[in-house]
Amino acid sequence: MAGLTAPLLGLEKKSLREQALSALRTAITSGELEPGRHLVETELSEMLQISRGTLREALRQLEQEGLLSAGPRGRLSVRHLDEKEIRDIYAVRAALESLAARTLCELPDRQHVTESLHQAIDAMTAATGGSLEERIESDLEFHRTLCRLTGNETLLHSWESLEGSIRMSIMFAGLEKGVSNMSVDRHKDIVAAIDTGDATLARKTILEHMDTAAANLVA
Amino acid sequence: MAGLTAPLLGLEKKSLREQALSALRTAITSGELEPGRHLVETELSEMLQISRGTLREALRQLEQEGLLSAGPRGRLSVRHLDEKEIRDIYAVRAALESLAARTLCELPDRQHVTESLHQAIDAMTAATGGSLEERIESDLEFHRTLCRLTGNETLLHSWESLEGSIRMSIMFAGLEKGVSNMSVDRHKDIVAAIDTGDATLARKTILEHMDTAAANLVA
DNA sequence: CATAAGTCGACTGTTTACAGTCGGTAGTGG
DNA sequence: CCACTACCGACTGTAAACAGTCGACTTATG
Repeated sequence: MAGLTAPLLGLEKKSLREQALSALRTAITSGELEPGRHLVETELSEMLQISRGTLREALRQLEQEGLLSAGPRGRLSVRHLDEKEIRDIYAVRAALESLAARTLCELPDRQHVTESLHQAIDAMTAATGGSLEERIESDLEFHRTLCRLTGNETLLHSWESLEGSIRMSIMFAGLEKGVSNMSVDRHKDIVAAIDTGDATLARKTILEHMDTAAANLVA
Repeated sequence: MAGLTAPLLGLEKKSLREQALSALRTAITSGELEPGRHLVETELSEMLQISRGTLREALRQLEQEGLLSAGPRGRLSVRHLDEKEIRDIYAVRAALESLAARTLCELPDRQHVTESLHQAIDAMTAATGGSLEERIESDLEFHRTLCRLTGNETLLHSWESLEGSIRMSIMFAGLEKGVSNMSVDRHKDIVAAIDTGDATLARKTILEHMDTAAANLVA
């Protein structure tokens, strides 16, 4: 019965749990599941066509990612962000990405780094004319790449754990405000700063970027 | 009638999942479950006297905390840390805690901060003569307090997500090396730096602390 | 009419049972 | 002695059922 939900794609290696995870993440960060909404396990499991056990594993992960908050009696609801929390999230994000920028400057092989980042910039440029979602996606991909290129798995993992909260922040503030942070030129500045190899400059550039980004969101 | 079975102190009644989580965390960070060890669900569920479903929820969380690594076919094993990973973990930790230090300096009510930190210092001092585990515990509690006092829930959450990896790093390097980082004086320096309100100084002090800590671990 | 006790319903926490898949191993043939 | 095949066992992924608890609603009672 559940075999016909989404099978005919050549790559069916994702577990149902991961599928549910993606589906829920999308539903939450797109606003389909509005903030504050109480989640009922039986309801969701039926909606997603998976068992409660499998669903609960996904919910634990979302809870830890900060997309869900637990109320009394273990009841989960979609997390609600206020302006302070958005600032807090961006403060942590800034700390992580400034570490990334510094690390990249001290890397021996900066050639590959530069190439990958320019590639990410190109993707952002290509998405300029696209939908808001596409632009957000390419922006996040740029910053994720920033963390990935450091080769610090822990850093990447921490950033990805924060990614859901970042998406919620953008969604919460309104996508229009969100995309205002996604100027391609701004990101070129970041790459340029890293290219110089000046860790202090790179860190400063990232921090300013994050600062204005957060300011735009809560404005 | 059954409502008054466990009216203990502030201790909330913990779900089986949380109990299992604590038990597994302890088992891993204590080395009882040696790194690289394959975890068998049926084995663990019987050992912990809980069902596999409940166990799996706990395992997902531990996986996301970085204590477990997933192999092919979803097989979990206790994560193995090499020196680079320890350095990486401490780099992220340093980024988070330096943010904490800076934030604390900019806080309006630093009176309460100072009191709480001195209290944590006292706890460390009291633990000086205790076991290695106790000293590690009080050290981590100090740093956790550092993050908690910022009022930035996201920062605290990120730090706590890293805590398991930190514990593994210490365990991995050997507890003796680990406790060498736990000089009470060093921590007093941190508090003193925060007391001055000089964000730059506080950040610098923390970064140095983390730097030497990481260096000691991989030495 | 207001309040307190009792009942109903819904939800989560937990357990048990089933299906699919992969790796290893024994057994057979060259 | 080696290779190949077919079976066996272990483990994960998944589903369905059971139990306990809390809140809301109803009813009885002063």
